[in-house]
Amino acid sequence: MRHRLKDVAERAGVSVKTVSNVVNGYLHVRPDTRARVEEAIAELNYRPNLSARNLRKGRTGVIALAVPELDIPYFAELARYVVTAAAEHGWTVLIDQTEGGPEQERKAAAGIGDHMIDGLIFSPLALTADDLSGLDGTPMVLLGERVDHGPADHVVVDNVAAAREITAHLIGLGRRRIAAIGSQRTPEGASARLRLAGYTAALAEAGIEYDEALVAPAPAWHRADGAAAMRELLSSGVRPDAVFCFNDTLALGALRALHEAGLRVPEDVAVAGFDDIEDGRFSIPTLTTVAPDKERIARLAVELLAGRIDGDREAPPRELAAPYRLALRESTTGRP
Amino acid sequence: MRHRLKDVAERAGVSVKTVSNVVNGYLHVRPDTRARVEEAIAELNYRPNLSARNLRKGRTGVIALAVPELDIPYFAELARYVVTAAAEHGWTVLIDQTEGGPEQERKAAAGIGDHMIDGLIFSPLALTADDLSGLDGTPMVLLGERVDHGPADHVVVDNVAAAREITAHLIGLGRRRIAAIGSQRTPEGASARLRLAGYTAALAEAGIEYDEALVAPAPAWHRADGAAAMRELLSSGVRPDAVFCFNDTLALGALRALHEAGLRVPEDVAVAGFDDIEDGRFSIPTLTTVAPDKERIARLAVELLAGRIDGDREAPPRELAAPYRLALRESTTGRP
DNA sequence: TCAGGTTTCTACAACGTTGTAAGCAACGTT
DNA sequence: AACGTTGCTTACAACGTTGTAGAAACCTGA
Repeated sequence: MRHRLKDVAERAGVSVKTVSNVVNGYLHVRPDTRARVEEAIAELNYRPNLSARNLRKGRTGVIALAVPELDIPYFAELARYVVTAAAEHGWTVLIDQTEGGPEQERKAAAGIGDHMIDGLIFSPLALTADDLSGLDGTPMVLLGERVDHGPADHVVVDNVAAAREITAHLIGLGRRRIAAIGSQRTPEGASARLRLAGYTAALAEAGIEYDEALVAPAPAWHRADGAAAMRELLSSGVRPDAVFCFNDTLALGALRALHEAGLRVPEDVAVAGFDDIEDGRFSIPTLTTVAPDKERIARLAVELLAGRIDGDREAPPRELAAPYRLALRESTTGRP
Repeated sequence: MRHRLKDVAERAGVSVKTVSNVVNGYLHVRPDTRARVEEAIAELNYRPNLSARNLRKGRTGVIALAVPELDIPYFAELARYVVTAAAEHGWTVLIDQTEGGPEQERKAAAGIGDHMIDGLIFSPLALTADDLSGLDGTPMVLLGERVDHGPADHVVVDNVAAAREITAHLIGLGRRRIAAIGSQRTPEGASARLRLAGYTAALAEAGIEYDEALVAPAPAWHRADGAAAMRELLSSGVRPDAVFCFNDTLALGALRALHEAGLRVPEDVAVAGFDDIEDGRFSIPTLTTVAPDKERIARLAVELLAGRIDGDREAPPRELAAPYRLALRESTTGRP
């Protein structure tokens, strides 16, 4: 019960192409012909076959967004903004979960179903520049960390500066034994490295000695990892008076562990995160964090991609920076 | 720089169809021919054009998942399970945000890009059975609420029974002034109606009189709405000793409002939610909730859809129930 | 040796759409 | 009356793939 242009054409007594013209809003169609065609379309409940249209046009109207995990609130929030921004360009977004694994990411970068998408917005964890070269095909925009000298467009947030600022905020509160949670030595840990660099820079500026015992690794950046790392820190006896967690879910886990240990936040230990996810605005206490402008990130990414898709594919890669700000809340200031 | 079967065929000195046969793993290809073709494929970095394949086969290998909002953790977690289950069937999942609006939902139900997807898993808020009739095209599976006598397959969770059980749990703790947060009068409020029905049923069973002043509406089911509703309840002077929130984000908002009001959970007010999102396992206090088996829901939905796509499209609609359990945590029991 | 199969490969025709080029009116201009 | 212009419509040929049908080569066993 699926109809084609041909069926509509026969019913309306015109050529297939005329129906196509009506469907595509072509100007020079006589009003009465148009009416007849539209009637036939309605009667048959005709809808164009997108596969055929795509084949003919070489465009699918679909872009992909590849993120490590959808149930990490940061990526879910980002996804929402990307969907909105893409809709304004008439694109549908195919969301792809890479699970952060190098193999999965490579597959995503290679193009999902390849000809299935017009472009790709990609938030990589494990990939390096090498993995990305040799992708002749689909236009791509990278989010987040800079893959050095990568061949693709980028939307970056200055992780080092942001981490430095929020650490400086903790120092400004008079804290001196500031722990960090979330360090990673794996190649996936690009964000971790940058945020750690910001943290150490802030310490150095304030003349506070870097103490490795205060830096806790976290294999992933989930709540459970944050809680575990915090418990580890507490039981190791290093007695921090503040913690900078490399993302908000880690921080929420840390809050939980501190609560269980009977410590007060921020009186005993101040806690800061990174990402500004919605949970942090309602947690107890509310969470001080770095708030990257997610909407801006999404919008810039979509625009860069649009530029590639419609424009010059050989132009040198562009890099746009998205702003961030500090959101100071109860977990450091004690005030909402 | 994009190659077609024809290019590979020329390079390997065989026909186009032979290359196609190699690509599709057709059996009867001589090993040396196969090798030659594979070499050519590798040299040219050939990848099939999916639009063309889809056109020819009438299948796209893509199913859509339409949910109200991706940044509601419940849906994000569900999406993840759906993606996993679909991958086992070789499908890619296109995630569509309907924003819960009737118009958007109708559009989603009508099929995203129509021929673009083989099937649709749909978690409707606003749609009724009427909106769904007249969809001859794409196979569809509905999640959650029963759209009465709807024409499509369903995966349901017994909302009434679950709500009754968790309310009974609160009653079992000795609470008598049990508030409910999340009621809705709009047509979108199907879940709300069912959960409210479970709540009142439990009260009736225990011989507790239903008090309308204890039932707080919530326009949406976000944290902010839960917090607002809780503040409203507290300031209205009804003095509840327990609250059943119709989902977890509402409950997290309520926890926040109770905290701000200086009330202890669960000593002064016990709090229960619905959905078992990850946040609730780390919140302070951790959240008692109804835990629907999301993985099961996703798996059943994908299987129902597979049945429609590969099998009999005219078979009568099926309805499968997914189990749930109560997750009792600090917010009612005081113990983790 | 040959009939009858099996294996291996190919030509052709779709799938449903749109760009191109061209045809045919009807019109205004010279 | 001849001409170009404009508006409307159409036939045809792609887009890149795969199913069908069949040809050619190769086996097998009598």
